[in-house]
Amino acid sequence: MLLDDLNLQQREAVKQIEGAVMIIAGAGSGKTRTLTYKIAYLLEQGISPYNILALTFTNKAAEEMKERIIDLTGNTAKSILMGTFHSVFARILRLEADRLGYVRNFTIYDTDDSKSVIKSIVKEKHLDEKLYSPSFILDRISKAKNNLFSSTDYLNNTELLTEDRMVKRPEIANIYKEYNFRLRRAMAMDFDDLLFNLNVLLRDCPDILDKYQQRFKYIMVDEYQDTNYSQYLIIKKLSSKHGNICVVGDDAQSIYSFRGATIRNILNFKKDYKNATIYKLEQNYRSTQNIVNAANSVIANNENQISKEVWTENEYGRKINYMNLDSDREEAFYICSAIRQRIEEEYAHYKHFAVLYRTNMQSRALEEALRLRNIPYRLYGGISFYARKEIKDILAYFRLVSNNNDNEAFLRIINYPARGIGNTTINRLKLLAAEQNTSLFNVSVQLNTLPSDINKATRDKIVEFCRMISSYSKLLDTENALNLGEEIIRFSGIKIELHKEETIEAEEKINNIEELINSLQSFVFKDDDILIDELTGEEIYQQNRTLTTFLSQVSLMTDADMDLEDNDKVVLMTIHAAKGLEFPYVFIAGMEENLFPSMLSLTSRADTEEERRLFYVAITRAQKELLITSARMRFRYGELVFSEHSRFIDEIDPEYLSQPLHTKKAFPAGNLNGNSNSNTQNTKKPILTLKKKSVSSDSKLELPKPIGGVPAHMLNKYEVGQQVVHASFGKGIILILDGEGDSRKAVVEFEDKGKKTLILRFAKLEIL
DNA sequence: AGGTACTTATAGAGT
DNA sequence: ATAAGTACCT
Repeated sequence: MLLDDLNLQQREAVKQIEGAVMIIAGAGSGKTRTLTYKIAYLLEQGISPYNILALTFTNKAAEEMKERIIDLTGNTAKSILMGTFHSVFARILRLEADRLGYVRNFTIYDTDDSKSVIKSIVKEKHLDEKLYSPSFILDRISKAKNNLFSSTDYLNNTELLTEDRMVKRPEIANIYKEYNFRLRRAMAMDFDDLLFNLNVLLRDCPDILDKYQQRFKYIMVDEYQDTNYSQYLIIKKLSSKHGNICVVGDDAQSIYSFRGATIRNILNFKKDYKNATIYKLEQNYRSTQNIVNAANSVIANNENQISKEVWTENEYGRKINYMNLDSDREEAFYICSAIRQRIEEEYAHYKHFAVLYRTNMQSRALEEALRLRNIPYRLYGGISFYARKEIKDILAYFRLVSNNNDNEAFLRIINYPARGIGNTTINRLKLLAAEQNTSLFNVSVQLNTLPSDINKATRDKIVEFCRMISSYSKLLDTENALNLGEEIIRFSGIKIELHKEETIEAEEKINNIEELINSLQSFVFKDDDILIDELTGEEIYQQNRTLTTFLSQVSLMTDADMDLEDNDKVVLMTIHAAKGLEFPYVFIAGMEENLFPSMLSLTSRADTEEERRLFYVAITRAQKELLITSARMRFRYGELVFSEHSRFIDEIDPEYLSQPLHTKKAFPAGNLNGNSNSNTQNTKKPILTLKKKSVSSDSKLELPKPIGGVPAHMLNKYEVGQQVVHASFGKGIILILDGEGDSRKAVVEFEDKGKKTLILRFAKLEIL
């Protein structure tokens, strides 16, 4: 019996399937479990999977939840429409695109595309490029869209206009208008448009609203605390017919207000939905009592919250270990030692550890230390796979084939690899496109019939390029994503171009492209079963495995959707990325004022509260043990910055800390409890000098030799083709050698682990 | 048109 | 520290 697996509160929340329900779920209280069982329960009650819509925060969460539901109730669950707001709504928008004057193949612009559009608008309007920085403008436009202000609304809104004038950027409204115009001309939507345009669709097309209201009799929303107004309104409209809506969230874990999420959605739920029932899940199954209590003591400092008491029956557990170290390097080494010690003494595995931090840039020092200590790790965030240049290049080819009007894709690849179409030509094309009010591709195909200053030879090259792209476009609906994709990659010549470089980096890029081909393959061939389109209910086989669908999926993919793999590796990620995850051992690094809480958050009470919630999220990721570190000085943008420890440390009730605060002296790195000796190198050593310019060869000599490091002159003994042995990767053959001195690298093909790029100084390769 | 050398902006979380 | 943009040379 399904309900037997749940506690009392969870069961009550699951059983109430009619009406509006809000589940306030404390950290670790089995939120996902409750949601999963609720959907399974709906199916068990005979409700059709077609009538269920479930919106989650990541695609991966949706996938996992679906799998679990299939386990519980069988294959019918496959037809439940489940995914992130953006991916589900993108699918609906594609189906109904014509009603909005879009084509089905519209492109989804990522942040880079958006910024580049803004940049060219600012340039053409001859505005001050420093004042009108793309990120500032985009942020402003994004906030407007998330609150459903169209560019016309914006232009008529005195409040917004005044705000812009106050910050000396009165032209934002006009940029917004032009930006939207250009996106539409390119048949593109940005992330916010996916939500905005669905609102427009539901507002202007009563038949469509009715259709989806009929269809979605039961709506579930996960992570409700992180929804914005635009999302809120969609849910509200869709649910207003049947009124069966269930939202799950935790106001204490709301951490996305910077991208428009508003905690009001949770706080006002009762007002918005009459007769709403609210359930609270307060028993934590994840963490020790000490961790739960410490987290409670921190979040108590926030004024705005729904009262709840998270408690646990788990063991009391260890106190939180807080360590203030001299530098970011020492912090990283301390973390490494602590990991090593726990692995040796407590039989922990690498994958049981997560190192969390506030900003992506902090990963660098940590990575370096982990590599030096031969601790395997996996980095999340930063440059994700799909954001890599070579991948974006290939995807731009796909995009242009899929949507000829995609100007950003056109600009990216028209002369990459170089085919003799330079800046002058591109500017002339832009001019023509503006005159004809159409896309760059459209003027390019008919270039020979238009008057232009472009010479014949160049014209021919452009026309030929477009002819090829067009010929691929014709195959979009008939060829699957893999066949077409591989063909386009061959046509692009990017792999040949990279091959010519003959560097390790280029080889790596080629590998990444192969990886992309793999993902095309698994996209096309995944799941041998009959596939059911959750949206239309159609049974489909290979039909929808097109390149366009692949692109849509890829552009909405995030790091959180990548598999954590079964690999035994320490995980490095930002706290934002750690939302919803849990680890036996958690480190929170960089607990310093102006870093966490971030300097930018200290101006308003609301922002500081959000930072505190972020800290709360970080603490509550830990199951067994929590370790917090800070550094007195660290490098930020190439300069040395000194900091005090974070105010949030002082907010933890000292009762839950293993040692009194204000430890002025740094402890040796291996010293976990402040009282034992250690054999690790971490005696006083010179920190890099203050002046950034002075990090010359002299001061480099001052640095301690890395453990396992080999003097540079010893690195010349390696040769391509040699058999070598690596401590953790085993046997392999050297394929490529590159670089000089300390940065000399080798690409080695290992028997079991495949190709790896190794820094020879650290890798300790033995020649066989 | 394409490549290299120098300058400058940018470092807050991410769909 | 680094990526991206610009100026200048071939």
